[in-house]
Amino acid sequence: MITIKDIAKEAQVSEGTVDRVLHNRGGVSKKTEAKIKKILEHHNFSVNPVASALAMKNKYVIATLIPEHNELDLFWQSPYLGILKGAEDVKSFGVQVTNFGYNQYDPDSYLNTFNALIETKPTAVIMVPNFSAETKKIVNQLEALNIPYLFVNIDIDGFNNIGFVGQDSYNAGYIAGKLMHLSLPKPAAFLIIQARYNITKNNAVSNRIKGFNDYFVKNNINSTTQTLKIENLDSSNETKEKINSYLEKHPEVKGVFVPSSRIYIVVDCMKKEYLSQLECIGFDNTPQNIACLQNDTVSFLISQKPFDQGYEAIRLLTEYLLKNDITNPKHYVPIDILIKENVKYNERHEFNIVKNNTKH
Amino acid sequence: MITIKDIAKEAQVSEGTVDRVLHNRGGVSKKTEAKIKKILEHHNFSVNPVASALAMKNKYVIATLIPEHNELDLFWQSPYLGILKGAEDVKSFGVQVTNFGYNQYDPDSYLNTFNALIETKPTAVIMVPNFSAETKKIVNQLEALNIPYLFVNIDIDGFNNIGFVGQDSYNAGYIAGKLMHLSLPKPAAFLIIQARYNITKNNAVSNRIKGFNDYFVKNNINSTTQTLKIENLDSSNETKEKINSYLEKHPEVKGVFVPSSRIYIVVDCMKKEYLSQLECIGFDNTPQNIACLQNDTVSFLISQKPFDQGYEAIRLLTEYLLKNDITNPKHYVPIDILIKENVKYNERHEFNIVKNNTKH
DNA sequence: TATATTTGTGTGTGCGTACACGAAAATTGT
DNA sequence: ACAATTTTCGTGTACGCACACACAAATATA
Repeated sequence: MITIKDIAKEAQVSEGTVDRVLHNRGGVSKKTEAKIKKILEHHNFSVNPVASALAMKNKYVIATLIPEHNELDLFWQSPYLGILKGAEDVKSFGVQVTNFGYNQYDPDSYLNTFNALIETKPTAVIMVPNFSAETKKIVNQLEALNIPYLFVNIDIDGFNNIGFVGQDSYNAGYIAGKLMHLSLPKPAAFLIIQARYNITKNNAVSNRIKGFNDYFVKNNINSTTQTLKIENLDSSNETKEKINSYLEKHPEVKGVFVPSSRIYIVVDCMKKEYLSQLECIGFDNTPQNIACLQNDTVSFLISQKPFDQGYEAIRLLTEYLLKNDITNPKHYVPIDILIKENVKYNERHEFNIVKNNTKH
Repeated sequence: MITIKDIAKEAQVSEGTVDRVLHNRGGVSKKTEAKIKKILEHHNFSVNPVASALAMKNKYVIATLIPEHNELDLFWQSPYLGILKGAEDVKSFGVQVTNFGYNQYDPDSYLNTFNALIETKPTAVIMVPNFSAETKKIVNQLEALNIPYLFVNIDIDGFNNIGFVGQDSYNAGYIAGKLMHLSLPKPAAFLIIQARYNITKNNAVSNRIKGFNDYFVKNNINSTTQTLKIENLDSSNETKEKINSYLEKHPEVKGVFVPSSRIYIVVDCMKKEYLSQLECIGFDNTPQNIACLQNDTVSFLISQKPFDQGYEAIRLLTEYLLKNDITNPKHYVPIDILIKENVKYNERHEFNIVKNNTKH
């Protein structure tokens, strides 16, 4: 492996001078710069990232701003774990990660948490831009401070974010439509059950719904979709009542699509008699949802690889910090189709981290 | 971040002594060893892999022994690219990778290539164990030389391999059966078209077939499967004749399952009239197969994530070399269900590497 | 000639590794 | 019992490679 020392020798300059050229730090005459660059090119030189990382020790701090998770909403645990794993991996490259969690239903929490975050003066930020107005405020501050930021999970336009890591929600919904049709080829009505009303305009949930509907429209399929909006999608009697009475009134409904990670709640609310007759499709590989796959109450889950989203966000941003350049700013995670039989092979990483953390 | 120096100071010994304890290099009294270990434990210390790699510089050589790829058999290109990408990633950790390709249909080529490989005195070997008898010979040599080896893609028992990276073929076949049944719920006959006769007993292909058949048996489904074996599964007139005449004789066949990456050839061989009426399911996301998904001649592909297999093999073996320990010896890759709509989000990594390689 | 500017050099630092060597303890011989 | 020798145990330090700062030399400007 060729080193800076080699290059310096060949160019008959000192190592320091080569380093200056490599990092455009100035103070080098055009002539020597050209000479050195030519030699670098010729040897196809690239710095040894390991030595580089060692020398730069502890230069960067990435702060993350993502929704917090709890027992009811386990989804956000996965990105968090992915972030932890990523943090572990980049730690020795001089990148530190600190995490800030906000209440995903509360814009104030979002802003307040950000204020705490910005106090710590991070080098870069990874965030889930949940509310557009507040996001605008946040982004303004970041840009004033010249702090690069990366969006995760929710893709909204009109910002100068470094990149995006997440799923193409529209296509994911489209695929859900296809799977629904595949399971129920005969004309039928499908019910979309939607939790809380959209918070961001360009929300993942609404894009999934659009994709789902579009599948039937674009393929001229004689099935229809209807939507049921429920304010608090929990296992309360109120929700049960709403869902079951709706199903009773609409016997034409043969399939249920829940464009969020809450399908397990819907399934839990439905009366047995409906459950056994309906095809259910939902999103996200949370433990509760996986249990529904296992006991055959849900036929398909679409995974948006939440763990990978967290992990890749760290990886991508670290790449940006180290190389000052990003190869592929939009990182779309795969749209995984999960069924009972393949779910156990999916995202195994999640389980390793726990072990690694407690281990010496 | 806590360093060896810190530990040494706390234990009132020198750094060298701590290092000896860390690597069990002996020459340390039980008492001091215990003291140091306790402190290590207490601080949850782990060596900085970056500094470690820098200090060890160029200690390891991984040799890979995998089937070579060509235009007709593009499948093996992906693991190869995954290996290249992995090699790039671990290069700066002092791990070098050299690749050896053999003709997957020729046991002699397998052995001869191995002989060339072993001449280079590698530290460890990644191999695709294609022929059992020859594999036994190879493994004997490796074990005599105390060279650790990792199996990729084909999992055979009875060897002391460090681990395995690949897919659970049986379950993948089982899932293929489920998808077939989902597409054609009514009782029907399904044709399995098999290329060259099994080379290894515990072949991936035969496990997939077993899984496919078992799906129908275990779920008491009134469909049947039949098998057509073709010696050379290429686009020759001979193959076309065989396939089409078989389909003519067996109009009850409604679906075709090809448990290898050659479904595109089968599709190419079939007459239009059959093609439009048949449900086709195959394996592997090769460019040709993906084209078949796109033009709707194939409804499902199951990907065994070949790129990831190569990449993970390098990662896993590097972990073993650096830590002398492996967290999870059996690394099963996900069983990805590919359809027209989600194929483009799958395994994007493959495209990046090309750019990275030519880049300075 | 004095002063500012450009261009280049030398070196300590980050952290772990492993070797050469020194000190202390244990064993042997007489 | 005491010196001589071996064994055990531990220290000190020169690498590996890139980075960046303090400083020096060379050149340009006043």
